[in-house]
Amino acid sequence: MNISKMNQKQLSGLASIMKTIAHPERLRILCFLKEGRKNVTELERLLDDNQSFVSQQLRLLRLNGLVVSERENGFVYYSIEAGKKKQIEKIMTGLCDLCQI
Amino acid sequence: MNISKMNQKQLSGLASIMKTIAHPERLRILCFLKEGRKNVTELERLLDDNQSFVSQQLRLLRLNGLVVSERENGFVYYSIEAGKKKQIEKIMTGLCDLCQI
DNA sequence: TTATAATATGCAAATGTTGAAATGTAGGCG
DNA sequence: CGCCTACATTTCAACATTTGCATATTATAA
Repeated sequence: MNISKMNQKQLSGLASIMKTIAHPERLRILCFLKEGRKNVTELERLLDDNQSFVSQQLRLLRLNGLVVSERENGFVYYSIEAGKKKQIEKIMTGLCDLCQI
Repeated sequence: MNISKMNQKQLSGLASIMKTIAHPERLRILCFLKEGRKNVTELERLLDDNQSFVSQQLRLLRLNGLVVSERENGFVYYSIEAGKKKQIEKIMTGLCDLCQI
């Protein structure tokens, strides 16, 4: 699919996904989730952010279809949506490459 | 460079670049510029947006270091910043891949 | 049932983004 | 110089995002 052939709605969808990724803490979250699933408490510790904040960012990531969650013995584990892992990693490494210039 | 090792400032920089890309019309502009440099009037026509609007978006892209401009016989031509072309294309194709799921 | 740990949500103030309209500027030409 | 074309900037009101704090929910255990 070529961006120049997309309609307004498709473009907005793309931009919306991109916006979701374009946030310092959400970038970090995705980066940690790349390594494997994590529950909220683990992320809270890894990121050194408060619980509510982490939960809210996870919610946005989930609403935009970037991550999924599953409950398991008391914890809710988040992971990058399986079918989107490669693409998200591609975007993130592209982004990193952009930076070290 | 790994995102999880970045400091706050570097992360904000990354997010800022990303946010600049995360906009429907700016995505389209980048998409057209991928094919080669274009002047404002050409973009105005390609995008079917008004001059002021196109100029504003180009300004943001320029301020964030994604494109450069050069004046040539009356026109100002914009192109994707040479050293960042590959990375930006990588991000954009990653984004496109994400979409058609 | 109550208590507790883990997670989610509602709210609100601060801050940022968007885009249209008006206006400003820069350079070429006569 | 004045005029024109091409482009840039400012302004501002509507709208969206951000994030802390308080509170709610959801299991599970005692």
